[in-house]
Amino acid sequence: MPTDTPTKSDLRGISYEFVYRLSPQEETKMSPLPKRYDPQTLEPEILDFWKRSDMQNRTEKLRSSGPPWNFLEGPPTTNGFMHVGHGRGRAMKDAEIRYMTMKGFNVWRRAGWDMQGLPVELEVERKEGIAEKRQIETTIGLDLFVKKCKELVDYYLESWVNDSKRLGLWLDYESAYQTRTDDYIEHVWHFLKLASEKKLLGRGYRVNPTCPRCVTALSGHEVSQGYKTKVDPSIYVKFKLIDRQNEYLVIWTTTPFTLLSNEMVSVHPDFTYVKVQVDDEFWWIVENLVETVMRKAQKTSYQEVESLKGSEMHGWKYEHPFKDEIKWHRDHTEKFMHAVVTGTHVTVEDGSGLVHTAPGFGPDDFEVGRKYEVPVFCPVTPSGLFTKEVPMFEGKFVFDTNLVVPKMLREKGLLIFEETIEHEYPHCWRCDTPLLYLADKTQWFLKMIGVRERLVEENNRVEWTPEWAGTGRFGDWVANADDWCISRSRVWGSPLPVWVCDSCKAETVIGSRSELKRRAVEFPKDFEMHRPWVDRVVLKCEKCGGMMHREPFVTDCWLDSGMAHTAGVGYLRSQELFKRLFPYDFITEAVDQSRGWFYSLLYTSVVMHGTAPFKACVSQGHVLDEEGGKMSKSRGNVVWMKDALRDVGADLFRLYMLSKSAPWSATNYCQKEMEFTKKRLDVLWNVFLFTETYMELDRYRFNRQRFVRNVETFDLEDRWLVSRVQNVLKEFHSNMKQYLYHLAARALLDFVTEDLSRVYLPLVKKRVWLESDDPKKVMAYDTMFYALDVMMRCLNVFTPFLTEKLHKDFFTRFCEGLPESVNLTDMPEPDETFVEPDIETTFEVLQELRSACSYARNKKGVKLRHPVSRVIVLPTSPEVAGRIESLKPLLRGDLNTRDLEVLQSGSVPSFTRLVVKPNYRTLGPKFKAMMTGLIAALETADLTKLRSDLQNGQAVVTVDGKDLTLAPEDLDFEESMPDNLSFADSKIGRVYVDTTRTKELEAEGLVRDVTRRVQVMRKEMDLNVEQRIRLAIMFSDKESVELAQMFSDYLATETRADKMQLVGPQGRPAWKQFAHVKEWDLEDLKLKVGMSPETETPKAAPRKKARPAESGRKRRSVQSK
RNA sequence: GGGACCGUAGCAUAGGCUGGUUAAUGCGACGCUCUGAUAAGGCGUAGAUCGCGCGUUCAAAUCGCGUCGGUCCCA
Repeated sequence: MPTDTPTKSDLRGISYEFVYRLSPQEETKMSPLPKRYDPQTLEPEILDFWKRSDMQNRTEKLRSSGPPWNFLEGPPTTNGFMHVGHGRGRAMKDAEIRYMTMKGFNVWRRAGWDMQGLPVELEVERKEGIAEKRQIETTIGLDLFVKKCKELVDYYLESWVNDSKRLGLWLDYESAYQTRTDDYIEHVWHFLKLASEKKLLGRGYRVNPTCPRCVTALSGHEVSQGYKTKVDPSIYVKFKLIDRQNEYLVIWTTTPFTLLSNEMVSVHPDFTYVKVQVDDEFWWIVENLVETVMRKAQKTSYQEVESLKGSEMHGWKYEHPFKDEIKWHRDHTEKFMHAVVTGTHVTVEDGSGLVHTAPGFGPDDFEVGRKYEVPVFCPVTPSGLFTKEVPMFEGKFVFDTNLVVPKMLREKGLLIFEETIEHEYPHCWRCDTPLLYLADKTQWFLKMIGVRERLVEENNRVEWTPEWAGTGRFGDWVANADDWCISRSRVWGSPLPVWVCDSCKAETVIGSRSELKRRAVEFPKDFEMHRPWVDRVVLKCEKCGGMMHREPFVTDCWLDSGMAHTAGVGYLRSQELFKRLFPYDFITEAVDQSRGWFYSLLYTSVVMHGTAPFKACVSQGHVLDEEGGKMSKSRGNVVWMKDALRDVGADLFRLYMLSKSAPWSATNYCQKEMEFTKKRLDVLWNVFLFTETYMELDRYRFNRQRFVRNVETFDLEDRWLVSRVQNVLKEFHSNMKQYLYHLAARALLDFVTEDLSRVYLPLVKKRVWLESDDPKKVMAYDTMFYALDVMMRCLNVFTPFLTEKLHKDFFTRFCEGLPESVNLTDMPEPDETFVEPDIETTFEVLQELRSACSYARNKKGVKLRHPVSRVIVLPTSPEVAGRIESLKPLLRGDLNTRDLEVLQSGSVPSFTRLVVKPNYRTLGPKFKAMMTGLIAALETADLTKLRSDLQNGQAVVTVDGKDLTLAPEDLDFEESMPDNLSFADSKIGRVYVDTTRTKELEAEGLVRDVTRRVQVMRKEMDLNVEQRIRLAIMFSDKESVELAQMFSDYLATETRADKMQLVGPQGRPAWKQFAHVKEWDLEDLKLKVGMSPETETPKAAPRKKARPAESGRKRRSVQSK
């Protein structure tokens, strides 16, 4: 009798001891793991455990002597709450940190908070009912305003820390750096003084969108909120060319007042411009727009007389239309002043293809002016009033002159055409006033000149993920970046440390508090490094002895966060920490930080320390809403982290976010999809419940040495699983190393749900059901424990709550000497000695065979529960054949077949019959009269040989002594087989299932059907796995009773029935005496089943004593008969 | 206006760098089935003109150009 159960002596004397350690009280406590995976009760429990056991500190302490790995936290702005986009990034940070910690690194993980800036001020203004900035001082005053700002960021800070902790992000919150502290700001000052000494800090022009009513410059974000339709004049104007007879440039504008500071006309270098004769004048217009302009000018007869590329017009000089009225335009003689210049920003969408350019009134224009070194002329106050530089309009509001200017041009004979248009124009989001773009020369800049090359070089040394984020996107931008305007006319920020002398205008940059104190005429007692206190400090001018006052700016808050590499570790107090950490190993933030934090870090660090401050950077994609739309407060589609944590918990959120897509991909947030992630974790949980049930029953203990020593003697499926573990580990580590969290997570989940739950567990079920202390069972437990332990340590980077719970309530129960937390364990590394590629290949064959067999059964409607007499495999190769042979013991049970035949690969099974179908259409013309003989010959021919000959090109058939040559298209072959066979094709070959029914097969099938029903009833009664029962079964026909009797042992064993009564339709069991009675329909058979638990069986008796040691084997013999 | 990335069954993702039978996987739907861990699992069926257009090529989801849509950055 074949058996796959070796005796103990097969195991070379290895002894497997069960360890009895539980007290009688503990024995009754069966399953400490809840029946369902419920993150919402599990996670608070673990949070509490971490807190009580001071676990984060203990993990840090454990690794304190490990090699350093330093993470630099990009400080979130403590303004507003954490949303799921932040949550995704923070989940990545924690995954990385946990991973490196468990790898043994001493991880630097200080938290940080960005606490200053415009958004904070705007929210305080809104809350305090302050309509615009100038009112701050007249209403609550700067002191109180700043106090309110502090209160607001403190409020948000608390929620950020809470949400971060709830998410499981283990940063060092106690020592977090805050950009609003004096210590931090002092680093910003230190840097600015250094930059000033390197000639990188200086004043410059900037064209700001300005609200003339609020008298304030607006940020780009504010501008984009306020686009509205506006009606404006649209005028076409002639500029007379110098040195050309009667030739004019035709330009177009919708803001006539800007003509007063026109300096240049831009043309596109590649466009074609034509000279058009109109009456006795010649007008230059871009080729494509000639017709449009002429139609508007109502010129019907005109002629194109010359054409050339825009680049050829470069340098042509023209006469400014208001030269006589405005002195400025007469005084300057720069090369490109009042000249044609080329620029690629020119379009032919509207206008004339020649663009009026006024550097004082537009960002594009400003750039052009800078490029051609034409000075900025901006004769307008921040309130939008002309200055005395334009005498005729002095004191007039610019928009009011929009109608006057065309009139003057008409008088000069320079106006071609005038109309009005509606277009989108930016307005102040607060007061709806149309904005002005105004050049402002009081701003402060950090310059690119002299550092640009170093920035590019240093950026190239950073390991970017994905690569294009650093090279294409960020690299290109750095290479072309403009000077960085760092001054802001605001209140709540780091004060710009520049003092200017009232009398001699000398400027000085202060680098520290002590320097300030030293030079102060008077230093206030309640000093802090914020406005308004810092504004009150007056210095004495070293040049002339005059009084110096501070420039009233604060700095761009990107400068604050950009200094985190230095200010975040208290560099000025002591450089020791800095030297240990810098440059940092890793940063990660969302992609919008390219121009923000990534840049400000790089710039400040390169200037101050000469190198990039981070070695690796992962640029994250954004989180979008369900439809892929941007999340924004105005749309109301923002998902707040607090809500997500409440609804799904931290683990699901983390795992979903990190496994769904690559870190750099934009990701749609869809709560419904998280149910699928939940399902996978449910499977994982169930694997633990299964394992726990039997390990507990057997009082199993894992022993690592025993496992390692003996694993090579384990069953095929055990060694397969252990081998798979190694490969999954390799995949996991390789992906983590490349920051491919999504692939790392999927590898783990796939292993658990596919390899473990779907393949391995069904294979070992029979073994764990054995009621003896069979070594086979311990092998299975060892294998499961090992695989789960390894996988859960890896999974800890994604779902730290779940894995901690399992560690606490599963692993430590079944293994002595484990540390208290999974976070105190080491990240497992693959062990090559456990890898068995051969077994893995064999298991792929197993999978294929299973699928094919299921399909073949399915086609004939034969349930897997019903045994079949034989399965026959025609393998594709001898190698596959060998593998199937090695699987035979496993497969007979798995496929539920009495016999498994493996045919020789390439052979034609004896039961299949090859049928030949002659193709008369091709054969007829060839052989004509020979046809009858040929057909007869084919009937007796060796069809197998014939077919293989034809596959090789041609075949010969002898008819009446003549050799006839046949071509492949002459014959078709079909295979036929007996009705009792069903087949399916697969990669490993063809699989036949013999569905012939015999009485014995019927009997076994019937008993298994009955068993199944009884098991359902046991479950309905919620009986313990071990519980013995009393059973009565009535069949609706006599034959079924007889059949069932054939396998009554099996039925009794499987259902744990001590007393069993099988009766026919005439039987009258005492149904009332059974606790649970139920009738069943089995196709054409009816069943009535009654059962009761056996009360007298001692409940907690050791399992192996309660049952004869042979019972398990007995059942197995049923299957292999 | 400029630049970067993305667009593949109802949904979510692979594949794309390096062009090559029938475009893969999971979820969902449907039919059958298994189960004393299972709100799980197995087998099968249906479901995709790979956003659209043009080009290169014997051959395009893949390469190029254009276009539409989404997202981000810059202006």
